Amino acid sequence: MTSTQTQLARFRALLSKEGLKLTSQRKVIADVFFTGAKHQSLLELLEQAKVKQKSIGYATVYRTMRLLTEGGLAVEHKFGENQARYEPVHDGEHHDHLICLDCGAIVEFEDPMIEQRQDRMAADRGFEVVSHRHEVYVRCLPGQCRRDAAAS
Amino acid sequence: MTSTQTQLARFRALLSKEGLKLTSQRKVIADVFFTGAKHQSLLELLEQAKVKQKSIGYATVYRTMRLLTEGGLAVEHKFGENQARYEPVHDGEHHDHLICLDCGAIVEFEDPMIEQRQDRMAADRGFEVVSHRHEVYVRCLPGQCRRDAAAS
DNA sequence: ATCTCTGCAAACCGTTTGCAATTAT
DNA sequence: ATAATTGCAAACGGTTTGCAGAGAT
Repeated sequence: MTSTQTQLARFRALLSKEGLKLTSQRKVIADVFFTGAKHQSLLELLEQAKVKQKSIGYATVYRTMRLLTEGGLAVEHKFGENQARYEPVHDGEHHDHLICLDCGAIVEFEDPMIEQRQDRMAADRGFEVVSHRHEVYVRCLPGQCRRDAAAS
Repeated sequence: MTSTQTQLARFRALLSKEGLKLTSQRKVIADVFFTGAKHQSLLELLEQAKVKQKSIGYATVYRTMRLLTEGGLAVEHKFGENQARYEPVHDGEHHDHLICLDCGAIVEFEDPMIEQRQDRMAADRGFEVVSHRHEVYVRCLPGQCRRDAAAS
């Protein structure tokens, strides 16, 4: 909750810095986004937003998520689908994902060693890293399925 | 050329195994795909195929690339675009990519250490790795741009 | 002869945008 | 008051498919 309040405050700051307005729709969408499940699609976010304010339209969710993404409060993923999913960002924090093809679980991971080797790889070839995308598609090991635990 | 002939032969085998036919269009498309630049889009492949046989349609390229992909002779990538790009596969060989945001170069890399850490990461969490996607977006270091070297 | 393949044009699906009415500042 | 915002519906862009005629075996 506290973290969510911080995110809300950041959104507010972002908006006023750009001369934009904090509408009831944006409040609802941000709330749904920051307090709800991670990695939701626009349609899922819309559905939940509509529970709180049923007049909200898809385009508003779309535009609000774009604001959040451009403002660095959300990241957009496309996990092998043709559909975007959004995840709250805390600081400049970055992590990658294991995506289970059996149960749909999405588990975060971070490995400094991997990032370090990436940097080296790039430098050796005359590049510097701007960003990366690392998705590992997995299957549950026998007897270890965490079905229904799609939370990160 | 030799490698290309091998690929052609594999395609042939793939087709006859499924009771499918080797048409002139499929021959042209496979040729363009295996001998041309890597990481081409359907439109680019179509354009080149049309040079050799101008009646070829987009849908045929699309369907042929699907055959090749499903048969394991091609892999499909989406490097941050909304458009698929295709790359010839040699054996079960796998590699990942550095994509330059400045000059468009796509450079392959492979790092057993990274793969190993991925496997460990997954195993520790009760999963086994099925596949992965690792794309590193980079920028040319000052004075080291290989513009026009988008190969490989 | 039979069953696959092709090219066209239309359907699809998620995303993106133009616009007239509405709302926050 | 004024400029931003909303919801709708239509446009987009790449992908996917139905179908009648052409082609490979």
